[in-house]
Amino acid sequence: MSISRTLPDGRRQIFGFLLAGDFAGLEAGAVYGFDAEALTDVRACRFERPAFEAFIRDNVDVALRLVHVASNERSQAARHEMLLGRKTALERIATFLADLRERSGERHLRTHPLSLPMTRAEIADYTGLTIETVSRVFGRLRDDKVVEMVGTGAVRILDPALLAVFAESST
Amino acid sequence: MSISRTLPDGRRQIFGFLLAGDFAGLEAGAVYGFDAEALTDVRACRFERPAFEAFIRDNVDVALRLVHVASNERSQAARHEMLLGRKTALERIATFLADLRERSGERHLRTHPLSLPMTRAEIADYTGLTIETVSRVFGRLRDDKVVEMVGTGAVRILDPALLAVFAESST
DNA sequence: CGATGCGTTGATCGGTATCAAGGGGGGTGG
DNA sequence: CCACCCCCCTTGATACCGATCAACGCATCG
Repeated sequence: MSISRTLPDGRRQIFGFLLAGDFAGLEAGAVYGFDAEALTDVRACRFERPAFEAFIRDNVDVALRLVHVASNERSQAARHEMLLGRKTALERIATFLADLRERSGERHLRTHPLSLPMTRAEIADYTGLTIETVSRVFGRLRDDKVVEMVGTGAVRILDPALLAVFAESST
Repeated sequence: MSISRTLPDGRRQIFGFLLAGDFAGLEAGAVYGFDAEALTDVRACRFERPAFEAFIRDNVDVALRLVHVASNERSQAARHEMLLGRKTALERIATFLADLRERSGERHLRTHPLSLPMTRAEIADYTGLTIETVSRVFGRLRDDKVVEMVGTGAVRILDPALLAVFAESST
């Protein structure tokens, strides 16, 4: 699933991609809503707001856990803001791949090859680039033997250490 | 106060500016920390974590309130991600000014003129631009009679409607 | 087999960064 | 009280990264 918002003129920003087990919708109580779109077949578990709130009321631990989840989300958002505001195209794609690999690993999903269920357009809207630039950067990472493309829907990360270097300070 | 992080090579991203009454530090429980810097004289109220957590445990309403605060923060962060990922320099500055004006109004702070306690460098690091570009965009807004500079530390917003238009779709 | 959607690659453009010079205000020391 | 300095800001000239425009390949599907 991707979480996004779109400006009236069509410019879209994707805030993140959810993996299996992720929680979404905390923010739905706020003034502004988000769009969520499935990238793959999805099984979702929905909680009714009033019932959910009542449940929280009776289970303080859950409330604390929610605060903790929200904390992590804010920290994750900050990493994304750093990516969007201060990183080069190469660093953005490298960060995107490194993060996705790490998160997939935590969830015990396959990371070799690493599946990319999103399109180039979605990667572009997540990284604040265009599809052409995304494609060119993938090409460069391929030429540099950092990754190996497996079709367009997956990559084999050949040099995770170099990828991590690219993610924070490119040449 | 500004909330920020800096990359090893010195690139800085500011995530937001706190106004009087704002709450900070929820995110401090996460893996990554943030830097906070005072822009003006500040009076702060500090809560010890364990005591604060115990207090929350005994006051479920506070916990729910915290979840709500976290929600709003996420939504605010999303607006900022949209700004950084998809907006032009003019839109970024216009959005920055419009948002600051709105938030200042909510807190019953003076908005005419609107005080800008942060330096150009801090505005640049918030908007993902350089100080030169920030300065040029202010110049353009001034020439277009959208704002009137009051020294470098304040602006009079002459045309809020036009500013709002610039904030979401510039020419 | 043509149409359609997605991805890649090439050529060129343009917005913002970078490099450079100078102005102004406020604090400090003579 | 004044001269100097330092910091912040502005403005101009130029460079460059990523956007835009364009063409094409390839797979999928009707």
